[in-house]
Amino acid sequence: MKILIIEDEVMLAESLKALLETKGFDVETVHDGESGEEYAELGIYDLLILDVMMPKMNGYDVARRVRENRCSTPILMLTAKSGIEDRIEGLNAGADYYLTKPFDTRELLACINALLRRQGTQVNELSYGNTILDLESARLICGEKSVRLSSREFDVMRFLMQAKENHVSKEMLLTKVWGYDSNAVENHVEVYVGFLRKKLLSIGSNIKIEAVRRLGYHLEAAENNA
Amino acid sequence: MKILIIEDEVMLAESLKALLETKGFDVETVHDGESGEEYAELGIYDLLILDVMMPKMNGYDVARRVRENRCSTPILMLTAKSGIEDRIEGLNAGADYYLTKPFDTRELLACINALLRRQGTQVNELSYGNTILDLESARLICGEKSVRLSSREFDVMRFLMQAKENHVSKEMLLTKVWGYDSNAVENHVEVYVGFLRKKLLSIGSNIKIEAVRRLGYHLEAAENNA
DNA sequence: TATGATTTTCAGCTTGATTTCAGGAAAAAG
DNA sequence: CTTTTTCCTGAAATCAAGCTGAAAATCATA
Repeated sequence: MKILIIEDEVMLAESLKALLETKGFDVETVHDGESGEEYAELGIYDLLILDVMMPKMNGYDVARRVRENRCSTPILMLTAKSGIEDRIEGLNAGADYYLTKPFDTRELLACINALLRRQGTQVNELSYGNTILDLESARLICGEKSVRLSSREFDVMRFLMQAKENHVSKEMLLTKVWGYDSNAVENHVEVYVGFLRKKLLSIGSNIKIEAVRRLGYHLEAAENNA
Repeated sequence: MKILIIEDEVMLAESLKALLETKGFDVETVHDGESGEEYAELGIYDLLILDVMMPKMNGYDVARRVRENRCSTPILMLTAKSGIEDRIEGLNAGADYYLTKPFDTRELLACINALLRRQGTQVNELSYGNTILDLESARLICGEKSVRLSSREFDVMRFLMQAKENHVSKEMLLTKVWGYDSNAVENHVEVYVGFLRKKLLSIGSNIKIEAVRRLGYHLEAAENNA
């Protein structure tokens, strides 16, 4: 999920970027209106976050130009101007939402989700290392490649990805995945970890499922060295 | 352009209606949450204007229910509550924009335009891949060829086309198409998917209805290769 | 009511998912 | 170094989800 931040206050831009990256977004920043327009029109972003007061070209003009060039990426306009006239100008210029600074970060995130939801691009995944587990389609994704997981494989992988580098015991997996009263044995877990390792390898993931004797399993992202 | 206003203060609802009608919109009003949901789910509106504080069911719940029922009409939430928590709840419930009363009518109009602009034009058909589902005539159309769908076939196809590549579970289809209390079983869905596949094939559609074990079905547009 | 269309039922089939098992490899204990 | 424990793995067996064709039941409409 790619987001472009167009904001001349570098500090604010960077802290926003950091915030959004913790939520799993892929964020880029630019610091003036002109290059903002240029980047935006690449059409590769799922959302633009646009400040109004900027050198070279203000946010309203950027929005207008972007829309004139038939680029329909959703725009979240961000500004200190809270007057009604400004809000109207922003919306008429082509923005989809208008937030005034200072804003609550949770409100910002809710807006972003609303805009992305409307676009049809939902955020519904876990990630670790260079790999994503799509919770909707039960797929492991790494770059271009992906594999489907069976339902048991998926359940096991989900627990591991939620725990990240914390270890998950086989007993835990047996009760959570196979169920409290199933007669599954530890070898089931071992077999499924084997399946998962094979699939991770097949898509070029850098995730390793490490076994720690007596404690269970945990994930580790391998260094990417040539 | 049809707009539904869900607002319990009758005076406000009517004056809003008058305002919007002067701008050429076709407006209807209802005055409580329950009937609001009912009307909204007819799917004939281009925009919902939704008050939060209402008898029977509040605006958040209406939004949630409407979204749960796969109705994607844009929602403009209108309320006296100006707290950030409220805004967040509104957006997370499925609203697309949140305006606090009192609001400037020009701002309201700007919002409405922004939402409708994003929505694009009227849809009385759904399309996926090289194929169109005409919602009026219940026909699948692909180039010159087309077939009529029976009413059950149509309902199933509509859900699949709305979900596109996202999964639709058999259970979901059973409750939404056959009804909550029907005694239909999963094999019904399987049989109907079979019918649809045959019809898709007969008109040369490139849509595949893929089954994914335990998750349900989803669409996929086949590569067009010679 | 008769006719054709639609929907439901059902049994057997195909294929993918899960379990079982036996033997090998690696770490820990003695 | 040897034994014990734990983990890994490939192959075979079993199980269950989803598919299909045909027939029966139901519905809609002339």
